[in-house]
Amino acid sequence: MAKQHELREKGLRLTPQRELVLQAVRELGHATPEEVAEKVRSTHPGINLSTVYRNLETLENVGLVLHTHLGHGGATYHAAEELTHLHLVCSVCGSIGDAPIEAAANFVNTLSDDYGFKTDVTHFAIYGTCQKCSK
Amino acid sequence: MAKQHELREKGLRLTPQRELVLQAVRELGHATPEEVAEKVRSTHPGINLSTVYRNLETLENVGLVLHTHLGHGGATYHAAEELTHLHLVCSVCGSIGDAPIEAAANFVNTLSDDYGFKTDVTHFAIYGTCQKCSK
DNA sequence: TTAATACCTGCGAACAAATTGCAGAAGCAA
DNA sequence: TTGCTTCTGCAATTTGTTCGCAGGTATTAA
Repeated sequence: MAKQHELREKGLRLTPQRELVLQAVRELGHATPEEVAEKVRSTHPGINLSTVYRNLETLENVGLVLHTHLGHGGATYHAAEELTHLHLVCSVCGSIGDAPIEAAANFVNTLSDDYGFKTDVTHFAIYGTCQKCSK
Repeated sequence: MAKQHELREKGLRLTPQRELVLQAVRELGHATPEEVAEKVRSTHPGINLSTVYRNLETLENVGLVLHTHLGHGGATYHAAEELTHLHLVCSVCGSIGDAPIEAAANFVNTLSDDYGFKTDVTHFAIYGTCQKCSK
């Protein structure tokens, strides 16, 4: 068979809710469970918040999405294939900016060489003040 | 007068609870509100959790303590004068290691020069795998 | 196509963490 | 000491997340 659905390939059932959650995460870039639910509801009003939480967890288990901690307590979910940037969280306006992973390459190497610490670059948020707010 | 209490200098009232919370944060190095409460209760059983939260907030407002996000949802508080290191949070064992701020100097400069982002080095946790766990 | 069987979903309850309102207690200036 | 204001303790509330269960549905094999 030429095209197995990516969810089926992971041994998951192909439910509308699950597809919608995955699609929402991909479209939103980064989003809290709440935001994902809201997005999904814009086309499928009936979906339950528990279902969103359970699917995010399930999708994370099979590696299709990941979560990071951007502060404020809640986890933020990302599509796995899109985690190619750092998150620059502005402490003033709360905006989330991006920077390529390469910007941290030196830093990661330093930590590895000097402290034996293997940084997971995809799982960390950087706090500070964005360009706009530092004026 | 030679010695104004540091809390009074900030315009705060000098209550036993407030002093205990500040002292606990200093002794613990980094601690969640829950841990601070527990520490304070070891000598002052009656103290209320709300009081701990409110005092942490108050102390943060006047700059005596700071909080960082080390993941897991909860904030972690530090005495302001001790924030001279980065936090290396191990995703395997959960341990919190230290590294001097200088290790990030290049990284911070890169973000500032290339993206106009002023990183608050004291407010960010770095995820990865510590030396012990990466063996 | 149908039937069997996991797996999923929706719902409500349960839970934990953090916050708030209020009344009384305590710190502080005069 | 008096009086004002802030702080504390308590209880209730809010918010974010998880869980149990009963019914529904995707999937496989007949």
